Amino acid sequence: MRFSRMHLPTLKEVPAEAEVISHRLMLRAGMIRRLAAGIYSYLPFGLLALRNVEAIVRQEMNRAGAQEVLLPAVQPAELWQESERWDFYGKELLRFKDRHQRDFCFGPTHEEVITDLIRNEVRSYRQLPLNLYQVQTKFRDEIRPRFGLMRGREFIMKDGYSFDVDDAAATLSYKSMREAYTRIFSRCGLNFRAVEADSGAIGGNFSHEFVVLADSGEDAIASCTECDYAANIEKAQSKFIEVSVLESEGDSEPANAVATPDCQSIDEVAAFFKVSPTAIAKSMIFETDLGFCMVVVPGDREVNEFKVKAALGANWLEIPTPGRVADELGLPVGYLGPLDVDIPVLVDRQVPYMGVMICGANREGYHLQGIRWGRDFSSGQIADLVQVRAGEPCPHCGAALQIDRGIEVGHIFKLGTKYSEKLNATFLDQDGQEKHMVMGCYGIGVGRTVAAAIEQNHDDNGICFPYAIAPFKAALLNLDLKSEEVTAFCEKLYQELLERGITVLYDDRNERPGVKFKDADLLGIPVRLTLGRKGFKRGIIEVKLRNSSTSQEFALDDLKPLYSLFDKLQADDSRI
RNA sequence: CGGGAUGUGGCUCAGCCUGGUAGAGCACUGCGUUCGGGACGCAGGGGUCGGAGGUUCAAAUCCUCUCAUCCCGACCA
Repeated sequence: MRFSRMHLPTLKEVPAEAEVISHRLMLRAGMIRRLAAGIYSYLPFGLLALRNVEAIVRQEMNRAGAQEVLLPAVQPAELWQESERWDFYGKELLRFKDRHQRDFCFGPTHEEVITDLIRNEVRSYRQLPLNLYQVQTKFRDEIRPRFGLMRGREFIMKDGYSFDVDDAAATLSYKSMREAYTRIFSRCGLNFRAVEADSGAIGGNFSHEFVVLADSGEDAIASCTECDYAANIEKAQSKFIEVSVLESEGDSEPANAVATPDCQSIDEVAAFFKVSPTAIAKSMIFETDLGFCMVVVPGDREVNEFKVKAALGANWLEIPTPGRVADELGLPVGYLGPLDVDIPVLVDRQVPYMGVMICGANREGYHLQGIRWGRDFSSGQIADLVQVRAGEPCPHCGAALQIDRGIEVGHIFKLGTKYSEKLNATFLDQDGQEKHMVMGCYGIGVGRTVAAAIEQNHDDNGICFPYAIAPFKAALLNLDLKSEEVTAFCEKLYQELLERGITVLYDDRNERPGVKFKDADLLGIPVRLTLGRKGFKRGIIEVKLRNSSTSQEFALDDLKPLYSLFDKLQADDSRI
């Protein structure tokens, strides 16, 4: 492509709307433009990167035996009502009516549609397994879209669905997708982790997220520094180490209420009693579909709401406002404690080992001192309810856990029979028995993968595209357009590179050299070829890799070494 | 939905407090010079100051409402 003819509007200044690096660079590099909050157009340069990721995704999905389909983006409400997600999915589902006042939605995901398709086609175990995928535009009406392509409302997703005869077979499908995803993200040049994750609204019973490590990521993951354990912070556990409790301490002192005016937070209470937060039992009220409950954890720990939800078996969970807690339960937030409450109490597994502790008195302005587990309170379910911290022991091997931030680019789920039961997708097995298909679903945020790649591969001057997804593999900078011999050579080289299948952005613009260098860096094209009058006279062309600080010179009369450089880059890239 | 902020040529912003002829830089058009890290000179074109209403002799500026966007939180493949 000739730069002079390409619609590639690079920006010197960062548009005010962009905060995170990938968003800024994608705007500056002329890859995307915003239409509305969370809704973006892809410009030619951005689309080339997107297509490159898609190509890798297709290759690896096909290699894993999946077949591409294209399902409708607009879906009838009936299907969603049948799966009972029409109500459950909430406001994120973009709903609308057609001219006949029939309800439709713009698909945020396609479990319903694919299951409907398959239940009408597949009757026999002989037709299974099946794995179908598509690359398509999704719409989720996110509460807060942000960070450009990172969390858009309209976005391009690869979603795939597998159908198997039983759980063992479904596990094989899942494993094969896990391998395919590992290959995909490796080929995209990303530093990522596959981590255990919560299944969320999709449902099902087992899932892994593929998280690209980046400080700007919205997700936190815990991973072991020794073994291969890694989990989303929502799901992450640590090995529990029992500590001995000093039995004598505090036994003689019965619990007593102390006036603690204006001490509502753990820090304030700790300061008041001149103790560590670890000596305070932190009590919080949660409201779920099963009713209210109280959760008690050590004062220095954060409650992990996903663990609370799992421990209760609840579908949803939220923290009620202090006003609501007062109205419904008559309890004063800030002075809560587990003694004498008439709602279920969940106790973190560490609480019984806290020894003598302080907790709220359930009375405005008072805390209780000298509280002991087993003596003053003991009711309640005991579970692991807190968020893991860096340095805690790995649940598998006991080595230290580390916490990293990252961007979720892919998520795979074992769905089991959740959707096949709801939508009655069955087949006859070998014995003539009717059975529900066992499903899995597998998503990749394609645009988000591009953004994550930029987030992970950039410097002060701009993007440093991994070779595999670079919109152009080479940038050819003609610094002396007016020199006929330089231009003639550039034209020849440009054509030769194209003939060799190397995509080139030929900068033939009537611009000063500085502009061309700046743009080449900003655009992050892996190989930069620079030819000017001086170099031409010396018979050399300058070759610089975007991710290297040094350049090398190649003889103009023998370009074989240059072509082998591209061969090598290409080979490294497809080595996975 | 709660909290914070911002809307002024294509982009980045000043002007607003203290009402009185809409500005700068970049970008764009033409001419000339320049030409290996975002050049310079001269001459140009381009703005319902997000929208509506109000106050006023007079509103980008003050008031009310509204829309949009961004950030934090809650939420979420």
